[in-house]
Amino acid sequence: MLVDIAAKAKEVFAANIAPLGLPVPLARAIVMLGQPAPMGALAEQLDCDPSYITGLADQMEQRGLVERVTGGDRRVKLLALTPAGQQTRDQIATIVASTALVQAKLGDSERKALASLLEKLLS
Amino acid sequence: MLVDIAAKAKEVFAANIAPLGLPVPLARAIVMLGQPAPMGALAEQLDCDPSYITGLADQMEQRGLVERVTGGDRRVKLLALTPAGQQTRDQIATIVASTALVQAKLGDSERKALASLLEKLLS
DNA sequence: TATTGTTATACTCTATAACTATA
DNA sequence: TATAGTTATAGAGTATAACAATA
Repeated sequence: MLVDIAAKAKEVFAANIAPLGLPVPLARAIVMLGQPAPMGALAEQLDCDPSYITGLADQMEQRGLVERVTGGDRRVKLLALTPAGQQTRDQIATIVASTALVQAKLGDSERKALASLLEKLLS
Repeated sequence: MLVDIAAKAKEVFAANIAPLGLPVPLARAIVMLGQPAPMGALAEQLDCDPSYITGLADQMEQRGLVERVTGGDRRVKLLALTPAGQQTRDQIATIVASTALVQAKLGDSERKALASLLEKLLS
């Protein structure tokens, strides 16, 4: 059931952000980039290989949503949202808040109960 | 969180059935085949395209786990577990019962609460 | 003509290994 | 020598479109 629901949640998410013309993995990355972050850190957050981030970053950059900025350690590249990227991130947040499966099907107290169960599962 | 957990659950599942040498999609299909079922019905249960079932069925057949049997309507092919397939299905059930993430992390009443919330999400 | 399954093909997501630049 | 990111490539999982056999 968990797997089914996650698949459905993903599907709902994909359908709702479709108007933005953004593949799901890119949207997930953008959501993570509330603050500029090294590519390696993003790989950890998304639990994927660093090499995969390179591709995501390329696509986001092409779309003008992020920039690679170099800081003190010149090996490290921070991914920072551009204004367009920020705007996209806000749009995603708005869409999710209003259409997510969990919001649609569950009441407030149920959501809290679910959240605490899920936290326990992740611990 | 739901997506993260489903990913982790899948990972745990894959790791635990690894000794059977069975790819996850095949294991999922076998679990569904408690009773012989038309390929189209299986596609619906797994929420995937019928053409994909052909491939799964081929692999399961090669491994000697299912047979394609023809019934009244000769367009329809039922997938039926062989004795080896039945045995594999039992093994999967045993493994899941003893090692699944949900079993490991949650108590009995918590599982029930989670189940009812998930059902609501699927409705 | 509509339905079931098959074939051939292609796409998305993601990892592995070898590499470059910097530390 | 170790670390951050990149490149090229490969693999799993899955869909689409055109097709054959049967109804």
